[in-house]
Amino acid sequence: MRLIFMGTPEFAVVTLKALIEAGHDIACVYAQPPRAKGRGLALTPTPVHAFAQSQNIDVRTPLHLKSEEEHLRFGSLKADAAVIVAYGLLLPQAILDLPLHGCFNIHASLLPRWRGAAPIQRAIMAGDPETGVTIMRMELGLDTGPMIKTERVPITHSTTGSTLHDELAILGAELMVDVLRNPLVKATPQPSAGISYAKKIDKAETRIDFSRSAVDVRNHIHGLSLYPGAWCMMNGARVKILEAAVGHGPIDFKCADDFITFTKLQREGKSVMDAATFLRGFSNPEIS
RNA sequence: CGCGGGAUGGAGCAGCCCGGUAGCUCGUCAGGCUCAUAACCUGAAGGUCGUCAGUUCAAAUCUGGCUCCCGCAA
Repeated sequence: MRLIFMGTPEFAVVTLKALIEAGHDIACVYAQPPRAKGRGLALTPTPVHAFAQSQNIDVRTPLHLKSEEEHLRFGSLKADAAVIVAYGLLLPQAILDLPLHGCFNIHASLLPRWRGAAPIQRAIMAGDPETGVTIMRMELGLDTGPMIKTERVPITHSTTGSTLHDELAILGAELMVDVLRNPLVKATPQPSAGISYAKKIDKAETRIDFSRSAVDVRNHIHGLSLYPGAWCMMNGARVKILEAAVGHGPIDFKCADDFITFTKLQREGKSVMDAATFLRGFSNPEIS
């Protein structure tokens, strides 16, 4: 099929790759415009943008899609369908109506739970026993469209934001490729019960709160790992905690009920280390 | 030119301010001890201190350039 792909981060690149490998014709890729970011505030193209360029696919990076001019440009692509994955821009109805078979979206949760920006992290942070990925037809509302296909995955005590992100990215890509084999497929409206929203991760909530239970603290740490990372202070230095387990260990600290043990950590300016390595150059840490 | 930290045997660090013998914890190798261990003891190997230049009798240490890594902020 002739597709328009819209996405921005690494998560979306996985699907774009899969669509290309499945033999689809990518008429055009939309991604968020490059932003000044990182050290030195260099203007950096987004992952989808960079990848599409490397594949010699046309890339468009409009600031928004509200203008009639953008609608015309979008419509002139005469796409069979559009695939939207973590694009980050609202699509007006005028855009949604243009592709022949409509607009398909991947969302990294079991809808209607965790609609919104950070479904992967929120599912772990909330201690959900499982989450998943949903393919849906897009509607105007925020992740409200009727569902076509769902796949569940368990969340274990070792699941982190990164591992789950990678797992769901692959799974979502597979499901999308599968769904597009029959673009006329029926979709089921989302249930009205069980709706929740995964609001964006705020840096202010990344500091570890040891007054919570050890399990909560671990979920908080794992949900935010690798990025942006939960942190605490140790001997006056800010240290990111990227993996942890409930119980005693070489570097542990008392939470409300039990101890939490840090197993993977990163000091400011340093790289990620396991606990034993970390202790070699940082003894007797006083945690707060 | 957004702010800041860093590069020292295989790993993690100290030494740098106040130039002058390359240090610590661990790993590796060899040997010993032990019923046994992420145990202990003895010994050994392994470094052009990121790189280029400057200052100096002498630079890991002081000065300037460059490369790479990371934290913050956005």
